Amino acid sequence: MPPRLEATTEKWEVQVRKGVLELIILLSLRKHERYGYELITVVTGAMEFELTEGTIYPLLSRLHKDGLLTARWVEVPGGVPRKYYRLSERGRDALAAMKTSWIRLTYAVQRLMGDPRATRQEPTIRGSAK
Amino acid sequence: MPPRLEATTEKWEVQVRKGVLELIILLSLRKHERYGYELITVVTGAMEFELTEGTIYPLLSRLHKDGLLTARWVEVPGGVPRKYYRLSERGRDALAAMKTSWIRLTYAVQRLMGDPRATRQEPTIRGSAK
DNA sequence: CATAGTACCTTGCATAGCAAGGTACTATGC
DNA sequence: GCATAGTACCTTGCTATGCAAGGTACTATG
Repeated sequence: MPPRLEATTEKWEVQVRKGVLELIILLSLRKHERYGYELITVVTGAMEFELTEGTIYPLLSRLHKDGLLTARWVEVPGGVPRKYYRLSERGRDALAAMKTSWIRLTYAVQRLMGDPRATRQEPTIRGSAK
Repeated sequence: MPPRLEATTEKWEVQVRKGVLELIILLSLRKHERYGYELITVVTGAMEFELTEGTIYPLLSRLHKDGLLTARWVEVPGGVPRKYYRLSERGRDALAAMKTSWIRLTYAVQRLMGDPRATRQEPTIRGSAK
């Protein structure tokens, strides 16, 4: 028996998120530094899905390790210290590349959604093609 | 030492693809049935990335197992038989849900890309919030 | 008779979201 | 005084899935 349709769709949504989340985080850090916990509230507000700590902290660590982000600790009077992340030069380059790639992809998908015949192609009988 | 920027970006592109590919396949099967090998050429033509057999065959199997696709074997005179896949009712439902979800997501990302202040939010000093 | 094309498949690796659990501190309510 | 909830960081283990690589089998071409 196949799984519920909602389960299937939800699994798909997780996969999509997986790809886009990195872009979203870099975009969110374009203008000013932010800390992890803040990003959870910001992204959850901007997008319409939950972002949890188990997702954001490993992600930020990885982006930092890859050199896309720089980090600094900031003491908060009477509070838990925050780890602020900022886009590095390298991060800006990566973001630019991702934006281009993202736009190209969404454009192609849009074309597919709009006109199904846009990619129509006669199947070739095996062996008859050059 | 961090990896090359191209490596980082490419890894990201793989992740994004991972999510969208399922949508692309379902979209490609909207109007008529297709077989795996055909989908490779069609998708590679429509999108601008390579789609390999190691990706498409497991994916089609899964979609079939989940009940989104039906399959039938077609004998080809003087050729290797083809396994044609077609969207099921359930597949159409899933596609509709994915389209909605996809549009919402791309819209949100677009907003983020266009106006970085759209999601600006003053961080709260810990404990001072209600 | 080797090479390339069509067409199907599987195994194993790497990636990354996310649930769950952990730490530590502060503020609020009883 | 103590439980609860909020802020803020982190890790472990599970699961999903693209993709490289390898395999099968047939046909057409040089």
